[in-house]
Amino acid sequence: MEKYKGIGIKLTPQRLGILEYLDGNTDHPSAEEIYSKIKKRFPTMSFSTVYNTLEALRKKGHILELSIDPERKRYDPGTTTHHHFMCVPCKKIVDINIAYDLPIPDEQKNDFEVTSNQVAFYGTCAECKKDTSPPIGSS
Amino acid sequence: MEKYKGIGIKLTPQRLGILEYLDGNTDHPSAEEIYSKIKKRFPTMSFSTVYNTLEALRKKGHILELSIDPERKRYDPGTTTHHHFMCVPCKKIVDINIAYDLPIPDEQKNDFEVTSNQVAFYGTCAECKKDTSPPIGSS
DNA sequence: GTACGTGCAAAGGTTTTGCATTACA
DNA sequence: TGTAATGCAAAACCTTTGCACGTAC
Repeated sequence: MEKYKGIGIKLTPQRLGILEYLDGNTDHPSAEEIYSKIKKRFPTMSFSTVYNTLEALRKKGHILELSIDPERKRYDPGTTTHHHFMCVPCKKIVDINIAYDLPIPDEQKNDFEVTSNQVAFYGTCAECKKDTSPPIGSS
Repeated sequence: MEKYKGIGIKLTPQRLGILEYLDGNTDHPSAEEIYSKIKKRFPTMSFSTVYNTLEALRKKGHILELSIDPERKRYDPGTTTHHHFMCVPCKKIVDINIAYDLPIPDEQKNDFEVTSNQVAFYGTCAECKKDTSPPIGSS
């Protein structure tokens, strides 16, 4: 794939695998999920390569490291402004494509230089609502 | 302290220590920071007690578990609606006290039941801006 | 008195690191 | 060819868990 030539990192087969997997991916995978997936094509690949590549891509601004899931970091190839909803029971994260106006009142700004923002919505998705068992002891 | 009587958890000296430490605290401490602080008054106290207590308080809705710092969970005794700014270099988190209107467009709602949201701003605080060294190799 | 919290140690899961080898540019 | 990435293992780090003992209610 020549399409990744200009992204500013040294390209290896493993990195191409990761890039192709992430390209257009809206699953917000964890490092473990990326590793498992790519390992099928590169059985000798190690975790260090995954983290190394993700860190390189993050530094170049090609992917976002999400702090939405309290359990682990999740990665997002999305480049345009968007936000996220996370289903707490199944940990699925989906994009919310809307640009919010989020002004910080001057008196609270304290000379902070704000470079980015992320809105995280938490709740329950449609499938998990269906699956919900009645509370234990509700008889 | 009798003021914590009605919060719905069994009160022990260690828990009172944690409650008093968190009460009014705007530092958004990590479990480790809470542990270190309280350990000075209760030298035998263990991490399990800290996590146990934090989890009990979270379940009762008395504290928030923040997913803003990618490195570790941070805890917030704040009860009213507010958001956060995190300084990436020094990892300080400060409250942003404003209520944003964050509607999710119907066509993106997919029957999700949203129960909460958190806005995280990232950037650099005034002190860290001062401390910034010129980029390496800029000579 | 009893259910629940405590403290200790050990385990679990995620992420990072050191280093010899390999490969991109 | 030189710099940087890979792979492996081990370590570091944060968080959770099991269990015997102790304590709030």
